[in-house]
Amino acid sequence: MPPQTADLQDDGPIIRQSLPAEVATRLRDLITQGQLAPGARLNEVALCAQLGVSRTPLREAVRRLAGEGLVELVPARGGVVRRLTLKDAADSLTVLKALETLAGRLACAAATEAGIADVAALHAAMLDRYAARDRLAYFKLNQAVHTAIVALSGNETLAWAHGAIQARMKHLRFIGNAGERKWADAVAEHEEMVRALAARDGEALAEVLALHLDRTLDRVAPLI
Amino acid sequence: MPPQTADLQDDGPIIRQSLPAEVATRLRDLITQGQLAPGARLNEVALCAQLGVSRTPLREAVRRLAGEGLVELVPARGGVVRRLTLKDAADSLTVLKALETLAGRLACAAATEAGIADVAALHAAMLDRYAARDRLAYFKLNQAVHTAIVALSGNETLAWAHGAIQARMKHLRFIGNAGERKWADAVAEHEEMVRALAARDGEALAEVLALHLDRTLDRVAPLI
DNA sequence: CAGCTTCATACTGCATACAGTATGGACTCC
DNA sequence: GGAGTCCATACTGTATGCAGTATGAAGCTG
Repeated sequence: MPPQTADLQDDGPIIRQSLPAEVATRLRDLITQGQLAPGARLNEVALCAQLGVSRTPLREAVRRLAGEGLVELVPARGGVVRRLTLKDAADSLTVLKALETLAGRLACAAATEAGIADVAALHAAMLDRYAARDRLAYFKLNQAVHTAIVALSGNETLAWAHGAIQARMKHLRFIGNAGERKWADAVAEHEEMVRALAARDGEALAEVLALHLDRTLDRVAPLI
Repeated sequence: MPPQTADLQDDGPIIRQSLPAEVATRLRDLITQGQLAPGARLNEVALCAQLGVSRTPLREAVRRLAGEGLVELVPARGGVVRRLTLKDAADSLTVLKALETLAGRLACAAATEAGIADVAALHAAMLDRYAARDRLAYFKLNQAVHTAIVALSGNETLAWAHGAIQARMKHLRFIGNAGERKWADAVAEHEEMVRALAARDGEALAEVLALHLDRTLDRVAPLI
């Protein structure tokens, strides 16, 4: 009989997080990986059958994505996967640049050594998956590095805004890993990022983050 | 979430926007104006009766506010109005500073003369309400000036992020207008902002915006 | 009297039925 | 033959019923 005070670790056994949140995560994955293409309508009953839930939690998940800007709600037509224009991508990357450079400066000042080590570990894992040309794993670790750096800033509002905008770009970045040369460039930029962070050189980190995001626009622009 | 422009005109012609959106707006007002105090639970049936809608659209509105960070969703307890800590306010203002300074620089470069004139008109109206010590109207026009400057940047993602974070601070700012001296300072800073914008001096605008937001933290900090 | 257990209540979360509306096709008229 | 109109269909938006759970009070025990 296990003691019923599971407060600390939450090894996530029995406690299921809210169903709509789970559905929203699965929908996000479907969008970033392209099973739900930009412009596609989200047919509620079809998705209900596919995901094995009822309409109410599914609708709530769709509204959540709408709040994040991933889907658009058309009256009497429901949700459609938002189609990013080139301007949308440029706008989002402009904002991401402002947010990440701020986060980089804050992180260099506020991060713990353990936190920096965690980022370095994520980066190392990413390099490993790059060497193996494991695109999906590389992609996820890449995103994780950016998210971790922002988290190190200790600013929750910053993390929130960054996460929401990053989610909008995920699909583009997911399909944008093609091109050996561009890929190598991106990896090199990440290398610089981690080095600057380890040295706690906020200005250098901000600079390379800005460069990285500017180049990201070049990398994804041909895809639109 | 569409950036909230429906404060001045928009007398709601024939086309009624979606019911949940309308309910969400009314809930936002209840929160910013304090009828729903921080920490208060959102009783669904009670609010349904008060607003004259059924549970489904009300629930959707509550989830929308949760997505914006105004309320927190506790499992099996529903929505509670989020209580801002001092750190939350400082974090949000830090991000707002990054966003608004960016917007200021972009606006000076991209705005049309008509757009700048619109901001000046809003500012003039605000001065008028300040002279009359009409706090509610002053407050709304103050927010409108900030929103309008951000809109002039032409960056929709920027406007989205700014609007969401600004909404979180609305209640604090609403109750934070007390103090004749602080109020006069804020008005003077706005004066500088509009002057810099009219001169299309992006650096000066960014600088005064940063100062304004730093001082906003000082102004609202005693309220937490 | 204090603390624990038990039970009634009320509220949230989910499922489903119903109504309103946009869409696509077929038929008719020019 | 082409265009306009009418209608059937399917899907969204809303309302409501039902089940699970947290909460608070009352009763019981040490």
